[in-house]
Amino acid sequence: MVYNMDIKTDKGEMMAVFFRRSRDNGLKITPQRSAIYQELIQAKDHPSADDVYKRIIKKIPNISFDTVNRTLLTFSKIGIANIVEGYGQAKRYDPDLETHHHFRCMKCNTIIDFHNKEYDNLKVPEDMRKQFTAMSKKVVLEGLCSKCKRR
Amino acid sequence: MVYNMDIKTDKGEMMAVFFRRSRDNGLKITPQRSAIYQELIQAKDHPSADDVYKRIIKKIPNISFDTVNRTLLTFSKIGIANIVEGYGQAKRYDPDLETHHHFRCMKCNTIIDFHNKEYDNLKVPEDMRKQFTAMSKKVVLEGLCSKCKRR
DNA sequence: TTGACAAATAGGAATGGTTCTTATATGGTT
DNA sequence: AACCATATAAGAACCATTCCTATTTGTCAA
Ligand SMILES: [Mn+2]
Ligand SMILES: [Mn+2]
Ligand SMILES: [Zn+2]
Ligand SMILES: [Zn+2]
Repeated sequence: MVYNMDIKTDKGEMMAVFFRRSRDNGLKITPQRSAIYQELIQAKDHPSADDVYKRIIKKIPNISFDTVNRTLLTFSKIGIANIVEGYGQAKRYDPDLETHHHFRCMKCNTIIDFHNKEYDNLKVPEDMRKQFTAMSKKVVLEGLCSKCKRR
Repeated sequence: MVYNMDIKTDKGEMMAVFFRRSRDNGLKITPQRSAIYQELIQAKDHPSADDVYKRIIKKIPNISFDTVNRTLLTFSKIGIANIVEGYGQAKRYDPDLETHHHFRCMKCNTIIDFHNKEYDNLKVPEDMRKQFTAMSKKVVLEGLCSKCKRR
């Protein structure tokens, strides 16, 4: 009883946050939005919009892909979901093979190189190294560049 | 693909590496390939395939986008260019707002969460903090997951 | 130096993901 | 209950990427 109460409570609280954040941002609570959020919080695989769409269409057969996509973007804008770092844009190529890290502007998509010894020397955690073969290890900072900050 | 360890920053030496690495991998040296590599090493902005195409078409007016795109992918395969971490796939959504980090499988695109105190506590470097507003700071590991490693 | 051939290219079509447009429907408020 | 700003469905448009195929070209061995 107690063991899955925790999970329920957790999800319940997430739903509460969803309702409050939506209200605070003047967003209507629609059956589609609620269903999409529920589907998202029970996913464990960082799903794409299309993944969510394919799952949710079983419950709401006439929902449109556009609604799922738009709603997920809305969730990221009101801070109840994140887009996994870097995804969703065209590939970007880097001829510099030296170890370095990137700052990425969320607004203008500029990618700025920086070097940092502490970051270079990070160890891959033991438990990760056991299971997986990490071929690259990078710190990614995301935010606003100086130009975009000014506005 | 044959890799080796020499990493050069001088443009002339980078070209030499390009020629040798191409030969080592049985790739023909074509005017298109050479021009694309030259264009890439003088770019300072982590260009997309389309960016490179738009620049290079001024020098080789009848080059095709497909050649530019395919060639840049080839460069990343033989280790003379990198694709900036994470780019180039569909957006992936994450309902977990707690601080955590990601391991991404380069083969099957699985994204695996992991937690790590040392990573969480990394400081944004002073010079970065002066110039930019960093809103997120994540460590990204890329490599092969246990499933894909087996093959 | 030349000829054969595997590899690479151009160009266009196909695919996949995302965003836009517009007519209709609806949640939240009065 | 009625209103209206917002949200939705459906499909078109758009953009990045990959695939297809006829033609060309770099490489290498003769
Ligand atoms: Mn870089
Ligand atoms: Mn995650
Ligand atoms: Zn910017
Ligand atoms: Zn994998």
